[in-house]
Amino acid sequence: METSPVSSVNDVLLGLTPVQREAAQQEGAVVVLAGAGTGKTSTLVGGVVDRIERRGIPPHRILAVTFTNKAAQEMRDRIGFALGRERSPAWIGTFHAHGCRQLRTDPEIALLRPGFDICDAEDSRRIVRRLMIRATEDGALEPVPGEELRKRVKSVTNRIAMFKDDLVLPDQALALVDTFKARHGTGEVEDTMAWELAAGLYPVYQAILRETNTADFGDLLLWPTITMLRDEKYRQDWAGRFDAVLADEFQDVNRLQFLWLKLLSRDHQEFFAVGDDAQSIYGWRGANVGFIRNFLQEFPDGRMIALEENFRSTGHILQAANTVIAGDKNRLEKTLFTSEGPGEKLEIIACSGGIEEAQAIAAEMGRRALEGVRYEDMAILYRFNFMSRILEEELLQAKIPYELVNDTAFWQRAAIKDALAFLRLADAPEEAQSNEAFRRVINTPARGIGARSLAKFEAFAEEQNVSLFVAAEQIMGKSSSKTAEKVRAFLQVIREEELTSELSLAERMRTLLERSGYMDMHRQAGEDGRATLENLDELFGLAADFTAIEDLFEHAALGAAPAGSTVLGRVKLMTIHASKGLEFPHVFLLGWEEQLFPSANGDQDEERRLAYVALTRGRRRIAVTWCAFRNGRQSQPSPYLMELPKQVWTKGWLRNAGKKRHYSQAERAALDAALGL
DNA sequence: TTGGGAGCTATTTTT
DNA sequence: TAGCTCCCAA
Repeated sequence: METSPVSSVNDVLLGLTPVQREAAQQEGAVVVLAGAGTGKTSTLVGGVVDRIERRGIPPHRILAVTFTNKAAQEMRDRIGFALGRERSPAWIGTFHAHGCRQLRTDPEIALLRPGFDICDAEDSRRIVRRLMIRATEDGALEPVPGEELRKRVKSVTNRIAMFKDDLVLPDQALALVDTFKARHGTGEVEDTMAWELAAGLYPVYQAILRETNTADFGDLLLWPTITMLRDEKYRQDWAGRFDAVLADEFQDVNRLQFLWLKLLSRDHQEFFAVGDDAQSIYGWRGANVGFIRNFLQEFPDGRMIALEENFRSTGHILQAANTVIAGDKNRLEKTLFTSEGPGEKLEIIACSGGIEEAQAIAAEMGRRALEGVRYEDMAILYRFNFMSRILEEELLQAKIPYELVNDTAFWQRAAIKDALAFLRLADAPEEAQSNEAFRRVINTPARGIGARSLAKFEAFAEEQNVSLFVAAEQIMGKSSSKTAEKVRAFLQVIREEELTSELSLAERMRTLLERSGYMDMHRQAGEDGRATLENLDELFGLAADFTAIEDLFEHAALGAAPAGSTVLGRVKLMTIHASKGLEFPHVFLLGWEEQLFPSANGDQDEERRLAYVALTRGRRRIAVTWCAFRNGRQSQPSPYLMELPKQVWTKGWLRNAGKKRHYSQAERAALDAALGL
């Protein structure tokens, strides 16, 4: 969308319904409770446009915050379309991007130096993992088998992130363990131990980040917020830059994000938030739906405006969604309605087993395609990622083109992180900042360095206070073994590359990967390797946009995946979580069974909201399937299905299901009863 | 001490 | 499918 005619503020605001417009023009603190499909983004964009055009706030004095890059980009595009690029706010971005900007301005508030790196969740886990292994070797922790260790690492890393999201500093965590146990804990022994372990490791973890000049995701907002709380001059410096603050997906903010927003809008109280508490599905990641629900307590002079007119779905779909969400007793009252007709009824299909379920869906998709429905207008949503596997098999079999949405994000792919690690290492081999990169690539491709050799490097590095790279040079320089020879060649490549740093970042990476044998490793790896090489080419292309290495790394940690993968002509497969914010004319929901959905482990209100999100993705037709048997065990339909009013659903298509399997008599009987639902 | 092959098991994941 | 761990040969 280059230079389309710029519309006037009136066009934008007149495109809104009266309620949406009222919300957009509301002054002071306001939260817009925007139900699914009620025009949330239009209202938010309207709010920005109104502030700039009608109220005369300069665009650069508006702060707009989202959770995802995608949402930020959409907002930027739509405001740009309405007002023209040059009159669009400069400060549109994710929480993390804004926090990062603040931290880059004053890195010392987090005890960091300029040019710090940002580590993602995986990097954080690697650090915690190392700490826990070291603690085990020191006898401070009892040894556990690998699988168990993996779980514990994950749980400790999550808990450290939860401390940060609650403004708990490293030296305060131990004293607050009991509070956290009471608030978030399950009461189980393992859980209690995990809190204590996390509180104990948090300061050590943070020390490593500081030593390696690295910030994790939590740090990006923690230190700016803490500093704003402690230092009024600092707060005013930042808050004084904005006359209005706007936040998207407000139901998903955690305490840290909320406080950050509040501190920035304290002076003028011009705070505009949109969100839907009924779509809060990230509680397990620290999101606190309480901030939207108790908005008026936090902003006593504020206003809450509900958008309830849905422009997406048919009447039957909305009725089903309204019924399910009514079971969440804590929600803010709100009922979606539409001026459209009731449309088709939901189809509920009982299947005998998981394979039959996938076959039935694939067959139905094929049938609809023959009726003229485009593949890209159909989507299958499931509760857990592993449920996609069986679907893929059957879709392949039925020759239905499909696309897995959100299968590992681009910047998280191993090869991409490897390539960046080579660059990080070559850029600063003598700095501790490159240690994590060294660990990552020293033995990729395999050159005979295992845990034992690495431990030697680590010990030497610590003793001599040098980087791992320098330690390796020292130790391997003396040996004449075959391994040492290989390693020396590798170290040589890194050093040589350093001398040619006038090359572009992309060329440096390409050279490093080529000379270190990394490219050849993938060239010899067949089909998978080919895909990896394509990814790397894409990376080289993307890197061309950057000249400063830290800008590239920042983009890799915080940036959006390269777009363009949205292929038309394919049905979409994704988790319900990944589907939030999207819509499809034809939606297939599978696995609606007790234990599976709602998940036995999840928060029951949150599972219910997840069901609400799933149902409100559908525009015209929704089919829900469940299995009488899954993995050889008998199962019952999800309670959500049992709650649906009779008039909104019908027993749907069930052809070619179960034809190839044999059942015992007991199974047969259970199945017959189930299929009668 | 490593590397490769076999075998196992899966929450959801905006940054 | 993938991302581990475990185990044994070199």
